This record gives sequence, structure tokens and C-alpha cells, in this order.
Amino acid sequence: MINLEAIRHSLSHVLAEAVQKLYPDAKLGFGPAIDNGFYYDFDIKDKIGTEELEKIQSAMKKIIKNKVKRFNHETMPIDEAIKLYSDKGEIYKVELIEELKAKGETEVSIYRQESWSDICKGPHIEKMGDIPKNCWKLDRVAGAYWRGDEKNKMLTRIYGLAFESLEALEEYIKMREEAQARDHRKLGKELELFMFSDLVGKGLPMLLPKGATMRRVLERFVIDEEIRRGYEHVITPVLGKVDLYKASGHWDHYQDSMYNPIDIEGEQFVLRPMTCPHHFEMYKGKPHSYNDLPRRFAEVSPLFRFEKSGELSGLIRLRNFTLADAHIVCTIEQLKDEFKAVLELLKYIMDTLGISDKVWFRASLRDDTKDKYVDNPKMWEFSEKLLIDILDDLGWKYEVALGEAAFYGPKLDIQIKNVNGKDDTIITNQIDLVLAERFDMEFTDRDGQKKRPVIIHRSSIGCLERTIAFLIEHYAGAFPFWIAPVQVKLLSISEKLNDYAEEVYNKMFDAGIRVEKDVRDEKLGKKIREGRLMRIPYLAILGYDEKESGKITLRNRDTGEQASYSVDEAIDKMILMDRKKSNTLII
RNA sequence: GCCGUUGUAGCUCAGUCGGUAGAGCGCAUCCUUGGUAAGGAUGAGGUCACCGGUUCAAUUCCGGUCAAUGGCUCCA
Repeated sequence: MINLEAIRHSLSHVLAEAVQKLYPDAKLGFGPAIDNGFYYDFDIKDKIGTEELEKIQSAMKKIIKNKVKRFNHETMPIDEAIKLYSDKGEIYKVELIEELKAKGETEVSIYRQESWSDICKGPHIEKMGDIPKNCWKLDRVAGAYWRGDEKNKMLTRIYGLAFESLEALEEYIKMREEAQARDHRKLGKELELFMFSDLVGKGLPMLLPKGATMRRVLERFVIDEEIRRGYEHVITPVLGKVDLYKASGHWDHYQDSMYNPIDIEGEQFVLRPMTCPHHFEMYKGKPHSYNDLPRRFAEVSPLFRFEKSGELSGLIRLRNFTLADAHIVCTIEQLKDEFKAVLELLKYIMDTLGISDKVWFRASLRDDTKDKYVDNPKMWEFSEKLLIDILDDLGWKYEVALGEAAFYGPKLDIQIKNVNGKDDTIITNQIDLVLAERFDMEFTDRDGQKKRPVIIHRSSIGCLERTIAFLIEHYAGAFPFWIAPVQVKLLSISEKLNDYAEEVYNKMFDAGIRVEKDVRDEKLGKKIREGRLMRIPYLAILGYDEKESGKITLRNRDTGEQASYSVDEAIDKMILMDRKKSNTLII
């Protein structure tokens, strides 16, 4: 049986040996197996580019050629190991061994391939000959901070792909290429959904008419649904005084993600990175009784967050984005039911968008060892337990992520994988027992006493831009009828049918269907091709027969089948489909 | 921000081992009035991302900047 992990791990050692052969000064960092191969980090003076990568790959092949060369497992007293690696100048390895020693270890495990060796737990294959032929290749070079900490030196990381066979490797590479075909950035351009401009600025997306239509559809959907569920929709400014964020604590905890203040007549304003303080001020605009609670302030809220240039990515990471945001102010007794209701709304939205199968839940809790969190252990204990209880009550599966909480409370995140296989948060909700205190929010309880409410921060459909990105990738641009920016396109087979196209167009347009017409002097085949490339749910063919019978022939995007309907019947069915938000085309 | 890669027409891309550029699609005009994934012809369109340097000559070589992208950090 092939132990893939051992192969990957062994290849990382081969990589390290090859690099140190070519660059004797290179110092070793970490070199683990990962889920598509392996990497090794080096502290290396020379620039490693594509050419160097090829040389390293050749050097690796030379090492592997010696099929009988073995990976021998040895152990060594820990002080001897420290001396050995100190003598070699392997400062990073020494750091690791010192740490093992501090933990009470007395010896270390070493794998040796003849003259080259590395401290390592294993497992490894026995000998070079156990590496399947051509099952691996070096992939790319990247920078990576020592121990993943920005404050440390950046090392050179070399990634390699490795699988159990050449076929598996080729399959993986092919899969990766195919995934790129549904990349929202590529489809966004092809389907004319959004664009960026250097003059406007990076991370600042512009939704083109079709993208804006999609966003409007999602926005209306979510606003209507929220209002139905007792939310009050509000509109607040995208700027706020610095003092507002000092009051909320964001100025202390979140300043790295905020833009520099703007001076207006001597007062300092910032572009808002979140909406909560605005909503809190709104809550405080009048006194509240327990009878008024919960109050659920919702807003489709443009936000501005500073992201380092290298962190931007299509519509997924932006500097200006729009969050379907809300803040629920309620009593602590109401908290559990309110949070459950939020989760039920989320489930409904995921189901409606058709992405329930793709998402998973993450309980993001505090990590005691980090100091970014509000210091109130009792509060944390209560809110984290509450979150877990709610999830367990609902019977939802979730994973726990320590250190992913907000500074003021635990989060329930909804996670999704993008086309490159990376996890992203699509929606996040927080339980907050802190900010009501900071903003001095209160309500009068039935006993006449002033009390503190608690707050739920939640999103419903996430950031519209990011959600749109995932929808593009999930559907590969072939959106459900109710989301599709263009729902039907009318294709006249000749200019002589253009008057009929105009007539049908007006009927559909008046019925609220998102309809386009193609009345150019082009062949039908060409119009169909272009309509299909745009993934339009229905192409309606208008020829002499159709005109005569007052019908249209609809071609179904998903099945490729086509059938004729009277215009009124087609409109009725389309209105129904739109209203039901169905993911299948019913005619 | 850092490490690597990339930047040629609106789009997708070719090309120039240094002598200022091409294709297809798109666009405009004309012909064609055509029934299921590209009908034909003609034409317009490029400071080869930007700024410097080397050179008789730079889109090509070198340096810097900007932007995109794969990682790292961060994150909705």
C-alpha cells in the first residue's frame, strides 16, 4: 500500500537536500506534507524564481535516481542535536529543538538520507525507489513568515505537488485548470457583471448593469424577507466621527482595518468599517421599554475596510463592500430565541440560494492566549456556552475555531470554499454582551428598573459582493431563473420578424420579466451561440411559424430542450418561476 | 505589505535572440433576410501598463512605479 503522506513528506526532505546542495547557505525552516503535496521553507539569500525552481527540480530527480538510498530513522540525545544543528548554523531548527527541550523532551527523532539529515517525526518511505515515477513536480515559490508570524523574517517557501501516480498528478492539475473556468473573476468579465478600474482604485468594484441587477434582486429578496421576519430597515451614513468608534471600542481594537480620519472643519470622521455604532445611536434616540424589545435594526450597508493590497481578491476581498447587516437589541432572556431565529433565517436563505450543501458552520470562540479580546471571562463563558447550546439544540453540525471570535463576543460563521479550494466566511453572526454597556444602552424593565439589553450582530445574506462571487462560482454563471440578470432573450430569425420581437418584448417587459432582444442582422445560429455563452435561462426563438400562431419557442438552457408556448402562457410560467425562486427551469 | 509570476487592440492571445507590431472575436459600413453554437466583404482601432536608464535605435535589455494573480500575514 502506498503511504501518500510518507511520500510527500519524503519529497520535502529531498527538496531540502537539493536546495542545500545548490545553495549551501540555505537554512531550513519547516517542511511538511500538505493535502496536495509538500513544501519546505528556506532562509535563502538568492532569489528563487522559475528558472531556479527548474534547477532544483532537476537536482531532486538526481537524488531520487539513487533508488536504494534509504531514509534511516535515528534518535539523538537532545543536547547533541542542539550542538549538531548549531554547528551547522541551522538557527531555525535549533529554535525548534530548544522548544522541545523546554517541554521536557530528552531526545529527538531524525531521518537521515545518507549524508543529509533533518529532525523529523516522520513517517517516511524506506528508500528513494518507493517514490512512484513522475508522481510529483515542483509547483511554485512563495514567501512565508517564519512560524506564520508577520513580525518574523520572511522565508522562501517552495511548494511541490505529489500524488500516488503520474495519472493522479495530471488529474489534479487538470482539475485545478477546470476550476479556474468557473472563477468568478473570469466569469464576471465574460458575463459583464462587474469590473475594476485603476483610476477608481483597487479593491473598489463597479457592478455593471447585469451585476447591479443581480445585486438588486438579492437585495430586494433579503429586505422583503427580513421585514417579514420583524426587522426594521434603516439607512445610516457611511461616515461617522472617530469618537463614535472610540465609544464602540473599534478605534482600539480595529484601527488597523480602518482608513485614516478625514478632517472636516476640525472634526475627525472615518469611513465606517461597520454599522453597529450607528444602529446603537439610533436605539438610543428614544427611551425603550421591555415592551419594545427586541428591536431589530437592519441595513444594506456600504462598509470600508483597509485591506493590504496583497489581500484583495476579486469580489471576495474588497476595500468597499456592502453588508446585509442587522443588530438585534433584546433582553438577555430573549437572546437564545432571537439567535435561533437568525439561524433559521440563514438556513432559509442558504436553501433559497441553493447553496446549503456547500456551506458549513463554524463556532468561532475566543483564544485565551490572545490579548485582542475584551477581558471579561464570565461574559465569555456565558456567551460561548449559549452559542454552543443553540447549535446543539438545532442539531446542526459545526466545527469549533479558537481565536476566530470578535473582540466583543463569539461568532457563528457560515463557511464556504471558493473555486481555488480556499475557505471563506460568507456570513457571520455574533453574540455581544459588551457593547450595550459601552454605549450605555438601556431599557426600562417591568419592575421599573433600567437594565442593559444584549445585542446580536448578524448578517443574512452576507456581503452582497462576496455572495455574488460565490453564486457565480457555484452556478458557473448559469444562475437560477430568479437571479439571472437576463431571464429571457428573444431571437428573431430575420429582420422581418423584428416587429414581432418588439411586440413580445413589450409584453414581457411590462410583466416584469428581465428580457432582452437580439434583432441584429445575424443568423439564428450565431444569436443562439451568444445567448448560450451568456448562460441565459431561456432563449426565445421568433420565426414565421411563431408569429403566425402568436407563440414563441423557448429553448431551455439546462436541458437544451425546446417547446412552443403562447406568449401569455410563457409569461405566466416565468412569473411563477420567479416568485418561487426555484432552482430548476420548469418550462 | 512581503515572496514568486504576469501586463501587447474593447476581449482572448501570437510575435519581436534590440530596427516602433499581428490574428480571431468584438466594433463601423456594405452585401446577405438567413430556423438552432460563429454567413461574407471592406474599414477603423495599439505611446506593446507607466516612468527612467543603457544604446545610433527599446515593446524587447536593466532599474523603479502601478495593476492583476499564486502564496504568507490579515479577513466579510
